Amino acid sequence: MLTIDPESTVPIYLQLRNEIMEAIARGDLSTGDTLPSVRALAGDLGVNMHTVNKSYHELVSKEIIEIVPKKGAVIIVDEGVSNQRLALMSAEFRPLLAEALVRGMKEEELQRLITTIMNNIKED
Amino acid sequence: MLTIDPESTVPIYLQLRNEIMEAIARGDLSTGDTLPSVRALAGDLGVNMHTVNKSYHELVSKEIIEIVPKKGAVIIVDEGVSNQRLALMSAEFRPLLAEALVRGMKEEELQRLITTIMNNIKED
DNA sequence: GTTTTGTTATAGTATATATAGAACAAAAAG
DNA sequence: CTTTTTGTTCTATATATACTATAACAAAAC
Repeated sequence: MLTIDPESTVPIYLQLRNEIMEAIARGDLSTGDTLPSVRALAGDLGVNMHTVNKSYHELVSKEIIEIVPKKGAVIIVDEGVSNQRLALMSAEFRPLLAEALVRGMKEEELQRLITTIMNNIKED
Repeated sequence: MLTIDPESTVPIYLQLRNEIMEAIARGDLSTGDTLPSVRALAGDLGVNMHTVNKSYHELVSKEIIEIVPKKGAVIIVDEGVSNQRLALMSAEFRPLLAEALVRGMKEEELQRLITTIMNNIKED
């Protein structure tokens, strides 16, 4: 079930994008599955249609879903990460890892943290 | 040397914050060292004083520097990460790790990526 | 005593986030 | 075939964020 926190400082369209990604990571959604229509999901969540639409297009730009006109938003996760995609991901990881280094975290400590978070994602 | 990219989509105050954190991670700046005054750095970079000020306060909120009135911005990195700080970091890592999982990255693959990025930070 | 410091205040512009409502063409559903 | 649903596009509004500009202040540094 997708939910949002209106009080969060994280924009709604990013909250939604993140939740959908986690649902896929968990296996609750798989390649071929479709997301609800923008109007239906917006109605459920009590937010504007355009906000949901923006979430979906976030996922389109990440090549995680494909919006097939008049059919729906279909999940299209193909395994494997291109070098271009890896560069984008690295740019996002970089400031977080810099902070970890500043705080004196050792690589083992960080690897454990990563493992813990990944397990949390899978278990929620 | 601190620089900014005016074309970047990353806000200037975050670019600066990130660069300063990387300088500390690299060892170019250490506990006790002081950053230039907000006016001096703003002049060097060709940006507004308030933008640099915002960067510094980003680091204050992360407890990485301390602004001693009329003395300067002093680096105060004490090793060790509180549980509260760990929770904040986890919240930032989480969506990135979800995306990695969606793309089918295995934990080994991710650990290698993390190591690579950390080495890049240290070597720049 | 002059300069430099971080801070605070006001003001303006530009962009980002979110909402609202309307209209469109085409596919799906009845 | 007709109705409904679909994503898309457009206009409009409100609020928040990012950045700049300028001014003023009190206190430490010189």
